[in-house]
Amino acid sequence: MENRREQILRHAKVVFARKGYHDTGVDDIIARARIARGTLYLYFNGKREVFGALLDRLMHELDDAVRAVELGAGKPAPLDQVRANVRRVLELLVRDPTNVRLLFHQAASLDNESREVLQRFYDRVLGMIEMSLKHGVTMGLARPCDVTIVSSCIFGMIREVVERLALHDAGRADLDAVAEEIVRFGLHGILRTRSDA
Amino acid sequence: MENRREQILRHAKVVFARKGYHDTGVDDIIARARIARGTLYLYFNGKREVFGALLDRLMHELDDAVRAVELGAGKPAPLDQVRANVRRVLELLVRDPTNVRLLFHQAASLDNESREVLQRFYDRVLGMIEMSLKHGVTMGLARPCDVTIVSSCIFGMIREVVERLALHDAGRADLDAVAEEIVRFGLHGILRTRSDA
Amino acid sequence: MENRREQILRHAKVVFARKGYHDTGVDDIIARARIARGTLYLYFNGKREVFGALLDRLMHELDDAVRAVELGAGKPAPLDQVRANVRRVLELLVRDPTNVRLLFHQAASLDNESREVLQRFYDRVLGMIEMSLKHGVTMGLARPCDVTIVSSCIFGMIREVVERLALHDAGRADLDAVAEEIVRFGLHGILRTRSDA
Amino acid sequence: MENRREQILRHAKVVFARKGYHDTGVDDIIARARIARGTLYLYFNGKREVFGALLDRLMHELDDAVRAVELGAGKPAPLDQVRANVRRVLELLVRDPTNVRLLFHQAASLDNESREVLQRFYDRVLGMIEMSLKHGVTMGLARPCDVTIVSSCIFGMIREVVERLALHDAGRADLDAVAEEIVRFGLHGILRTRSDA
DNA sequence: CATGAATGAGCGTTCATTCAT
DNA sequence: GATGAATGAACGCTCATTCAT
Repeated sequence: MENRREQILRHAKVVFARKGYHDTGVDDIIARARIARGTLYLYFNGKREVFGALLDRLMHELDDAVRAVELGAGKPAPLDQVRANVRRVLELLVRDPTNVRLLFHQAASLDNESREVLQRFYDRVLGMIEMSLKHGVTMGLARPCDVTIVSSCIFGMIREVVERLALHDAGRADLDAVAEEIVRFGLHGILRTRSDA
Repeated sequence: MENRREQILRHAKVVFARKGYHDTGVDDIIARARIARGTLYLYFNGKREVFGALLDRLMHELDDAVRAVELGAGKPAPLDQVRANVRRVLELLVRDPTNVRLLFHQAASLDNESREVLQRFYDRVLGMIEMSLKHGVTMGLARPCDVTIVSSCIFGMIREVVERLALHDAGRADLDAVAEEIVRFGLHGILRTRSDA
Repeated sequence: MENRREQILRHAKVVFARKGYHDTGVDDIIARARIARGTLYLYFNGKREVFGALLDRLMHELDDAVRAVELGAGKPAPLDQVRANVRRVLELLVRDPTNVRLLFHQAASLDNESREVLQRFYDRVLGMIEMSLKHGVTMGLARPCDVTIVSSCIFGMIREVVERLALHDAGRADLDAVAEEIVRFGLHGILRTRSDA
Repeated sequence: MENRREQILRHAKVVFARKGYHDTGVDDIIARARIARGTLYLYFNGKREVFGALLDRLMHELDDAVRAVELGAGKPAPLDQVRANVRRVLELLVRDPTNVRLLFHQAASLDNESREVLQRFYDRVLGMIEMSLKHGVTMGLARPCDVTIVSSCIFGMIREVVERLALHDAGRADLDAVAEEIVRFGLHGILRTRSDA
């Protein structure tokens, strides 16, 4: 038999993604999970905690997917590391669009405290991007720029692609190609250069 | 005396931005607008419609700010038109962070139907970007690429910068510099080229 | 039209007295008062506050009924003042047995904070009895005794008579005679003396 | 090993006395008794029955403590019997204030049916007092009076003293002195007589 | 137009009790 | 006997909406 807590989370994720945090009643969760009202409260302190647990799990999975770019002799080329990061994030989020719904759409409904947890997570990811970018500039690979703004750009462009893919092409897109396209845009922008000729 | 409807919207915007859609009660709105409970329902069908009207207004303002890039003899250079677009969006959103809160944070709390309205708006903006991009490619200004994905990238990077600026540097940033940085990233990416040297 | 708040209190008093604090649901109160669920919360912060208001009112009525015995030229004889006090308390409580139910039976169900309010009230009444008794001893009217214990005795004997009358002879007893009997017992006890012969 | 049923009762008594009937959960009882949830239901039909059993036991103990005054050649003086009765009741209740809490405070929280059991017990005690008093009057020891009312007075004064002692002087008072004071008040009241001089 | 007292469907949560192991 | 995970009826309370004045 499956772990009860996991069972609840699995079903709750679906209804939260479908109806949103506020429009999802405890009723919806327990009906889908086929458990009694009180059972939910054996494993969670309430509806909010169920949602929080889902978000927590997702943030940990993202944590595993995003890895700081490491420079060094035995390491893969930085660009490949970047592409792999993007690829893993796409995989995690686009392959399961409920993740996107939780992360980008429903999470806004949380109380301030929970929102801060999510904010700190975003900040950490941004921090990683910013650091990598700084390294790139220092090493002469990247052009000098306002790293804060450009980091936001990078974060935002991935986020947006993930969001749209998840909602429109769920599971059908060629993620390698998408990752490549994203990375290329991040590296070269849209301007035609001599090398495109 | 000011239009009643406008008065309500003005106050509602503040409380919605401050407390979020769900945590804002009709109480909060009428208390701030100093009107009676029932009065609100003379001008709106309910709380949701008040929020919807705010979002509507904001979308119209964004519509005015974003203009399709026009190519032609008497027109400004395409790049300048792009920069001006970015500049106007930044102006509208970053100068009044409540707009950002409504658009990006609270809007997520809406029911599915209302969210679709917003989604359609985003789609239209994306469509404009996509069209401009296609033109650019056709004209040989932009490199060939998956315009759908790259449009998302462009949209997302602007969106993210707006969001972070609004929440962190509200009103203090040099918007011209920011717009320039965004456009440069969108055009050239981060990679160092011969021209940066 | 009657004051809404009073209407609620009037009906709530009946159901609280009949079913007790815990066995009375908000349902019972609003059904009897023929008001909507939410209406109750317009006038009270909740079920407990309704009960608290009832108890408060009752304590004020008792406050008015119990008056410190005053000694002095123009005053009635102390004994008559005592008898009048007993008489007024009997009147208030025995004539409306719901008062007794609230005060002696249901009040025990309250949370600690509310119970303390009631306790302080009892303490104050006891204090008045004790003070009067001390005066009596000082003046040579009453015999020397442990005033704390004897005050408790006096308080308890009145309380018990009230309780039993209210529950068994509600409204039918001759309160003057009862008051007289109580006072006589308090003054002389049960022992036969020469004067009884 | 101790009888399971007794073990449960022993622990339940403590928590009932401490937190009151309604604020005590089955959780509190089983946690303190270190038994499983279901075990409690092997020995009792439910929470109420646990409380009922405690009250039952206490009533039996009080039954043993209160003995009808017997008149006759070989018997102790009636007054000594009375004093002994009071003394035993004080001993039982004041020495273990949890008893007082159960009997006078938490018992009020019971549903009407359970309360009647307690009421019948009080009625029986009152009946014993009333009978003794009647004898006393018949024999010319006690003055003629309304025996019903005076019995209530006697019962009430003992009850009140017990209650206050239990809550304020738990275990510290000189019970012989207290019993003596109560009896003296019951016999002579508070009025100064020639014999006090 | 404006009011605000009244409404009641709906919510999240609790906890005494049950029963398969 | 003993366990404790599971149950679900029942609770107090909220708040967007209505309507008589």
